[in-house]
Amino acid sequence: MLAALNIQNCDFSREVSAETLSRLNSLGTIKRYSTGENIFNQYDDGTSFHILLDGIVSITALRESGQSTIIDTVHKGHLFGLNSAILHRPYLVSAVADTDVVTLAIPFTNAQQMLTEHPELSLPMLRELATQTRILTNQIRQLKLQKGNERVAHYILSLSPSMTGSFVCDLNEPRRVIAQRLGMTPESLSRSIAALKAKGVIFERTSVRVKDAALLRSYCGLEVIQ
Amino acid sequence: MLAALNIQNCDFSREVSAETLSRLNSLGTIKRYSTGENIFNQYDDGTSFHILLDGIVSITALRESGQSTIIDTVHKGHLFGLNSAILHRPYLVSAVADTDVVTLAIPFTNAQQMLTEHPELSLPMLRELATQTRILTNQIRQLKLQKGNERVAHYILSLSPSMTGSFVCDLNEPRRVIAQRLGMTPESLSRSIAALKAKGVIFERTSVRVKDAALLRSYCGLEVIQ
DNA sequence: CGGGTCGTTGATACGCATCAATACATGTGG
DNA sequence: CCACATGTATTGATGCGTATCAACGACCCG
Repeated sequence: MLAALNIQNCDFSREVSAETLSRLNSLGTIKRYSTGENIFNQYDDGTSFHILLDGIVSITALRESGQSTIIDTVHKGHLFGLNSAILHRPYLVSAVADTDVVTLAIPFTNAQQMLTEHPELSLPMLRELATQTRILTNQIRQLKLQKGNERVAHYILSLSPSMTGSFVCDLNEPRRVIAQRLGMTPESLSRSIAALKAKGVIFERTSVRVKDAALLRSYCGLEVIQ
Repeated sequence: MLAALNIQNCDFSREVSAETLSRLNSLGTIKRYSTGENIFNQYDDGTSFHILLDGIVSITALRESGQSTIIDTVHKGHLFGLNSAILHRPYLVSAVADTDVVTLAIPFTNAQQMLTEHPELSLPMLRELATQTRILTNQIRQLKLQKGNERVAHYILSLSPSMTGSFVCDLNEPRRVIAQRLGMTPESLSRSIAALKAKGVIFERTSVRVKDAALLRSYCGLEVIQ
């Protein structure tokens, strides 16, 4: 039980010394959320960021009409809510617990003074933000330069370990979630799936089978980069 | 002339000591580009980031077919290419000089050792990245949750100093550029402009006149936040 | 003044959302 | 274990939103 709460289990903190970690731990508060619960809401004042100790969190944006979209999914060991906390601005997005979740919530004012005391902390934080920036940039590229079918192809390729030949990989998210991530309706995703059969992409219940990754890469019109 | 090259003119470095600044200066190289020139290209290896000392830079993404889109515009005093440099990954985007441009290009490996020597530097860098993250997140929200007309309305509101009543503000970018930023064609932008007349938005040559900002805010369906 | 770019407007076609109906899977209680 | 209810994925019919192609007007610059 305590093991789950130990922030040394995190990607983020792997490069940080044990001493700094325990200090960081003392600056924050352990929080628990159950599936479906909101961790913070769009437009709330952003004072704290979170280190995700356990579970999965969806970062979503909502329209006033109620329509929602998934911006990102955060996995164990990563940070979220960081940009708002650093700039002391309202959150642009909501964070929702996809599973039961444990986080360490740290007010950025506390972390700030730590940065001068423990400079080793700054690099991991920069890396986290840099990674987020890349994920978001990639998504904008896709939304602006690709059609729905191409985004689906791109998404499948991004799941694949290899970039050539054939491969099979698991779809760990339900179709509804994939559609929201890709900025389309579930119905459109279904049709894209049907259309991609012609390109040698076979969807099964919880996995995809791709005959020729190179063919798919050339189809989707945009390099697949991490 | 030398004044233009002095990085103390930068937003970024306003909060950094003179000593650190000159050190930073010595770690990098002053580079000059003329209008239209590429500063770096999508998929190039990202080793350096740039501090923009003078001019304006467009961050763009290209499809293999040649179609391009504008992801962001960088102004004097801000950083770009940071995420790739931090992670030693290929650039996801191209940087193009919109005007004649002067930058200080700094290999991140150099900056990295500086971060431990001069911890005061980490906070401004985190702020830069946090700001970028917000800009990108905002853009994704808009692309996924708003129609073209609404994005145009949102864009105009983001230019305005006040959030209520009427206002006039300058359009410093040509329409073609605005369209690319908003993820639409110039033709569609034209039609949106025409449609927004009904909402009390009057476009002139290089400015917009809005009768009722509150009305426009409720129209665009998404809060306008920095 | 004439050639070029830029912005607008119109006609058309395509992509995608929407609404509706059906099939399928999962889970629940009789 | 089956019957039924619930949620999830597919398929079809239709309409809206936006790209595309083409023509035209307005401005800028040589």
